[in-house]
Amino acid sequence: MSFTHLIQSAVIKSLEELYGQQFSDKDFQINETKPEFEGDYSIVLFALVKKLKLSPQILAKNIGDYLLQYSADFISGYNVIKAFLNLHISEQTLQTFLAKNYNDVCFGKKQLNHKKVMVEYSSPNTNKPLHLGHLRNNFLGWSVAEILKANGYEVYKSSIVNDRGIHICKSMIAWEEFGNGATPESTHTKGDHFVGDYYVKFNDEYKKEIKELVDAGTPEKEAEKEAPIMKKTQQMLLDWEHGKPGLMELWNKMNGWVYKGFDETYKRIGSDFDKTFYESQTYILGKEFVKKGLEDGSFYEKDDGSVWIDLSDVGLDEKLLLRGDGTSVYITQDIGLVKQKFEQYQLDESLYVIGDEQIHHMKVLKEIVRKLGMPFADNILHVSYGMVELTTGKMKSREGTVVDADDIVDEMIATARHHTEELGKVKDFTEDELRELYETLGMGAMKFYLLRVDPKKRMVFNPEESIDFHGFTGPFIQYTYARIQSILRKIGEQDTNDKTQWTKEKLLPLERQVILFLEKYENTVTQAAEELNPSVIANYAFHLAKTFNSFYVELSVANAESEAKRSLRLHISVMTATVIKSALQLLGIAVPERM
RNA sequence: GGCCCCGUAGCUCAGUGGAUAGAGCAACAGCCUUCUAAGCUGUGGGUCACACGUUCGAAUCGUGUCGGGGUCACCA
Repeated sequence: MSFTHLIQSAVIKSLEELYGQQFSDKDFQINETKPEFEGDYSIVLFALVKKLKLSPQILAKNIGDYLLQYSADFISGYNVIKAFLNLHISEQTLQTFLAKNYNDVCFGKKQLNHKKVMVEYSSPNTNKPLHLGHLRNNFLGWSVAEILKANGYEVYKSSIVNDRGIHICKSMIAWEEFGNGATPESTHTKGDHFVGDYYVKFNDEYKKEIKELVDAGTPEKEAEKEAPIMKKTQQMLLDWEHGKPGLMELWNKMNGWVYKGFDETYKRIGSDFDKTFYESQTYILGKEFVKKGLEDGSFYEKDDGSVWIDLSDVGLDEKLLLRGDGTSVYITQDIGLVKQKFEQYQLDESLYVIGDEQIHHMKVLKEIVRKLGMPFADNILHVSYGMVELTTGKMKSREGTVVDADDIVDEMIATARHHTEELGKVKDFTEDELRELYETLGMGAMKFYLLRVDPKKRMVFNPEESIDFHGFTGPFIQYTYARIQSILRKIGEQDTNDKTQWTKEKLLPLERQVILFLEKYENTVTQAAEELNPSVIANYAFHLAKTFNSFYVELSVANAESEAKRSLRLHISVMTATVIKSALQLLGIAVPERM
């Protein structure tokens, strides 16, 4: 039970004893006491004052006295300002908390709750390499999954690879037309970049053809449809769905190149999946559902053979599910996959980490699922996040104005190297240790930068300014951890087992502050899971590191005036390191032993 | 136009019903014989977009306005 919970129940009990009335946690608020007032936690009494028709002073005094009498081991004092009852947590409570948890690597983690959740994230298209926006998705999805695990869920990470569709055909057409048999190997290009280049080439060519047609007098709308290269692409999609020989080999070959490139990137950024689905398989399932829906009247067919669903009764439009030529669209495969996921994995919830430009799409998917009579429509959750934009505007892969994921990761690692060399603290590191350190710091900076912001807000990235390594950053937190490891190396851990001495020491304000902060970690992990929001953890980790650094400078272990004090500070340090490590782990950020 | 999201210090962001609204960056002033200065301490910097309402109390809740973005595709 957390401190706030303990206070809650103690106050409820005191009210019951004093006034013979039942109250709940909603009848009063417990806040952390602001630094300018004395105390640790404050009870806001306005609502109670109203209900009980007592003056705040009297009410506060009554509750305060009661707590002092019956919860003396936990509450050691109180004061009243206006209608705020400020409580002091007893030293004994703080020290017992520290003694109990300082070495618990599972601190903050909850027991299994026997609920199964799938987190679908990443879900790349196989026609272009990953960019900065995908990184936000990958980090967010991975982190949400880990946060849920820490809260007792059984989690499956999954990805649906969009390996079919008109966009893939565009790359294939361009490669056939302009590739002259080139391969990633022959051009020394990473596979996903290689294929992505042909996607850009397609769009260049497409634009050229449209312009030619428009110049010859064709209206623009028509030109977009009639451009020869687009016609070829549409034919190719049709041929693909019919499994045309030769075409499948080309498709497999090009996808193979892309997967190889993706694997490299995933390995580097730490994305992993328990299950990978392929759209080329799920779209068939989707088509079957469409057929079924057509038979039972949920869907209807138009004159050209296209299949639609009418969602106007739930405030949405009609939606195309299958094209007139029988080929499937984006949502078709989603319909196929929903049921498979829930049934195969016995899921309680299915999360989709997808950008907020697809909020509408997910809403439509949910309604379709409901209309098809599947029972789990309400257990589909969209974890949406805002776009990452550049100072120069939006990233457009078709126009090649993107911050490439591989490039930015390289850049971050190079920056980490630059900073480290400038500081010159790592002269005794081996080559391998240095490489690992740069990787840890570079990825730490990158991940923290993308996770520290509330996911639902869009964020602007300025490619001119490299990501900072000072202040509210991953490396600052990593640095704090490395400092603590340094203490342990120097002073040794021999006295970390002796709690008997230091539990008698009086706590100084900074010591209290750090311990109280550490105690908040469990609640933070819960909150992050409820909100599906890793930035809650990121902000916590930063403030913990910040609080600890003040403590570190002011109250050094080396300068402790007694053995017991030294031991106490060592224990606080050890627990801080444990919590930092476990918080950063939830963000996918590793921690260096030295830096 | 309908629906959805956002608007807090020069910049990037916390804070979502409580006390005098907080961090980081940038600026300025201090602090390295000491367990790591990727750090610490201090100073300056605010009409919480605006208006009205609900409330003992509003950055936080409601309504409206303005500004930015998204979406309403036989693109994915």
